[in-house]
Amino acid sequence: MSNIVERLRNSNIKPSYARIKIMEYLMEHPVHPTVEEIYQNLVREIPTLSKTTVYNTLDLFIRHNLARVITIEENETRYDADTTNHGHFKCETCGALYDFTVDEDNLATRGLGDFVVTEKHVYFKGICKKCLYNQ
Amino acid sequence: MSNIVERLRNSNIKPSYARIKIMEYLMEHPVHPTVEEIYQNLVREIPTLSKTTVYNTLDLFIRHNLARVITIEENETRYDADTTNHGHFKCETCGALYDFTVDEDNLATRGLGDFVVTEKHVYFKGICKKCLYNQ
DNA sequence: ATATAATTTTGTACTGTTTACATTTTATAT
DNA sequence: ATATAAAATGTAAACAGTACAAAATTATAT
Repeated sequence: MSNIVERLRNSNIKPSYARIKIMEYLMEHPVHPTVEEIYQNLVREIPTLSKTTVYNTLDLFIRHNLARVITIEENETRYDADTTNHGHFKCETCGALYDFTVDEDNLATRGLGDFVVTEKHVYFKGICKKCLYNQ
Repeated sequence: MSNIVERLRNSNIKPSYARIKIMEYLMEHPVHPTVEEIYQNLVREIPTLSKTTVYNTLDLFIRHNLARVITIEENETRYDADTTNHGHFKCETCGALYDFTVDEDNLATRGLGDFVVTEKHVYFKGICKKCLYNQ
């Protein structure tokens, strides 16, 4: 809890209750939740919470690099409080999302000569272990 | 034109006029157009075209691996007829999308032991050459 | 402590993309 | 020519996300 307050303060974000709770939820549920998931779970604890606040707060986090958007899903945007380099795997059978380690720094590319790269994203799709064996 | 008919036939897709034209548009405009762009441009030539047909046809292409979805944009889905491995770069200043060559096969990963990977996607964000120099 | 200002949160209405589905049109085969 | 299957169309609806103004909360100054 207090480390979350620290995290927010370090980014010059006033640690309001909603902001703390949303960041806490993101960090404790690293399954890349959607706005809907975050809202439905937190509204139990914060009955006055509005979905707009969740959107606003997540946008705030992203502008301050405390969270990232994951665009692996076509319809719904997902959020991730882990801003270090890592890849995402989506199982097309069960829909689950997994993190994996990827060496993005040594990724060989051609055709980006003078471009400034600020974000690198890697995502795979396929079938996860569970779906391969458990049925 | 006839090579497009071939492409469709090879995937057991009946080459109707709309399908040929949509595939042709995708191949001649490798800027990863949206449904809206494809529709607005083709409806001039095919006045009876409906947006639903564009959606249906693109879904059909994707199911037959003749096109890919690019999920680099948050709001609108983009489509790409080039299904070979390559990365996408989005300029956050001008919004343009660029292709680049990426060695996806030799991408070092950890944590995907027994997973079957069917698709690998790499996309970067940053500032393109034009935006860096031309202003 | 109180008033004032600034910030945060909320709710409603709206926008725009995508889907569902029934109808119409077009192609294919008998 | 007629029946059957496939493709295309149009409308309505679903749904995520945004705009914005009002309300509530928090901070600041007197």
